[in-house]
Amino acid sequence: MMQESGTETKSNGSAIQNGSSGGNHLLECGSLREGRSNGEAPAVDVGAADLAHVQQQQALQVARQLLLQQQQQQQVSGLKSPKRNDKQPALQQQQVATQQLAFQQQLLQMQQLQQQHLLSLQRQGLLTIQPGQPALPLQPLAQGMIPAELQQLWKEVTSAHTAEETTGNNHSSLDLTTTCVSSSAPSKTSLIMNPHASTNGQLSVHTPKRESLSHEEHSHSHPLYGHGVCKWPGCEAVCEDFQSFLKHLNSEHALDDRSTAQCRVQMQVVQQLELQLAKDKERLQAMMTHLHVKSTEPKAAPQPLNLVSSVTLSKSASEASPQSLPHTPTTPTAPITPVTQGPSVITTTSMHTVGPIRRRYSDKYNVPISSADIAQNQEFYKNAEVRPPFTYASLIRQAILESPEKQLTLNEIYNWFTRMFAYFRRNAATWKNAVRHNLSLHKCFVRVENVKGAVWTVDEVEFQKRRPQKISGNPSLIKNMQSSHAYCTPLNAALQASMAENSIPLYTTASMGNPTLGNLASAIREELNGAMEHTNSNESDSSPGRSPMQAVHPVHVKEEPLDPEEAEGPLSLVTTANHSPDFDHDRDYEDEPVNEDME
DNA sequence: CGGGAACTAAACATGC
DNA sequence: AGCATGTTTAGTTCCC
Repeated sequence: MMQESGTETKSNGSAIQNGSSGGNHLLECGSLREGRSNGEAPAVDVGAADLAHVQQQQALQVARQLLLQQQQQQQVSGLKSPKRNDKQPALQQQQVATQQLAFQQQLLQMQQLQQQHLLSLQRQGLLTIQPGQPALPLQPLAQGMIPAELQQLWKEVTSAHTAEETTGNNHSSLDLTTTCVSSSAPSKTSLIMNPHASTNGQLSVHTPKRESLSHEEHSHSHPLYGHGVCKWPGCEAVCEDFQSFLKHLNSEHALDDRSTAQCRVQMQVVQQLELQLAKDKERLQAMMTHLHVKSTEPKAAPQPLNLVSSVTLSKSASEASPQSLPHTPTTPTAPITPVTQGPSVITTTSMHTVGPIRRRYSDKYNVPISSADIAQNQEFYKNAEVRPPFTYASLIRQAILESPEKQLTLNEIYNWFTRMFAYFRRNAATWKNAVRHNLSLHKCFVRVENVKGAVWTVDEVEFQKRRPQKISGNPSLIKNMQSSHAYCTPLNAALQASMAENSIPLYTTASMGNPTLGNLASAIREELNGAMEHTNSNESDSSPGRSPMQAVHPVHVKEEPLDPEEAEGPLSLVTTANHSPDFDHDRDYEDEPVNEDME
């Protein structure tokens, strides 16, 4: 009995788990897509967009190569393809073709690397591609660029052809332009990281956005020209105006051995940066994995920690290592990371509102979540040992209201807890005691003698009496929510901007279905609006909606470690009424005396 | 700073 | 006696 708690808490002492393997990847930065109204897995979009972008760029490269080949065929009689130029008497053409081939090979290698990276991310679950998924904000943009880019490509080719005719500098600008542009194309990230990735071509097909710009606009955004200086690596020649820059570019950085070598070097730089990026991403992933729960964790393994429930284990364990929870070791925007990954809030699809969320740490960092994320959240809390952000009372009430008879025995309440929340599959003595304590303490829980024993019901009137304190009509709570909103918005905006700029694939987890940041943002607005409405309207729980508080979700953007003493992650409610039938397999937890009389 | 709420821990009672 | 259930108290933390 009482020892139960002791043994449990102590056995869970070593809670922090360094999980680099496996499981669910909570790491995600969120998607830009907002307003997702369906319940599909929210994951992925940007990743898909990125991959799509890569594919588009590859297609473009192929197109370029085709055009090039055509051009070469026109220009060099007998030169069927770059690979067949060995017998050409024109040495220069040979060189050109060889260089082009080399470039193309390098480009292909880079693209393969990038693809491998993307695929690996995909395999890891960091990036999920959903075929047929509606276009995301970025995607339509990129896709829309295709014709424009092809057009631009055609212009490149033709203009290069013209230039060649006039200057006799043959393929130089053409080849380099196409190849280098292609090289930078697969990932805008590389472009951003390496603005020199483009070439000495006059046309800088830099980003889709820029591609859509007029030629003149291109000129002023040439990646190799800025602040009156040629930005060709190692050059820094001063150019009065853009025209002189172009002149300089074509004269000083035409296709020759030096430029070719420099371009190769630059490509390697890009490669290195991309590798570094991949490494950093991997590191970030490991960090997030470490800080978050992995649902695939073996039961016998020590309880994993996450930012949310990190300190939930037990008092003794927490006290033993008060600062056990690492900070979110990231950049200024870092607080987001946990946010996006953190368990999203669970709202309810069922008609019951969850009620007040837990206070303590949660409120401060709570952000509401959209009801569209329910399914994912439910799965999330079922698998992840994250403490839900709602109070015991709310959870108990939810359990009871979800039951067909609106009444449950204590043991059935226990079962509901363990069934719905992985978190409650541990430390049974603690939370069961808390459940009993709450049942007895709160007047809203009424014990009713039944034929088969005592059951617990909910006195809604009593329960509602408690709620106004929580949020309804409470300006401060609204204020909190707004502040949460305000907190998230800039982050989201920053992320969005960053992603829009860089097209950085975001980590998402399809398996867990965590809401993305974009979803979070939209959810925030949605729920905030709902909260306002809720506040304005006379609150009655008869409304199938949720209370604002319920909607509030903890975005665990804690900048400081959770107080281990608290050891309390948020409780939240998974309120989709459907009980997963596959739950039995994970019911033998520790001392979990779960009866088999599940409802 | 005080009050209220929530949580944890624990003691105790009761019935099977 | 052991266990599940139920009640109550105490201490702590957080928020308002």
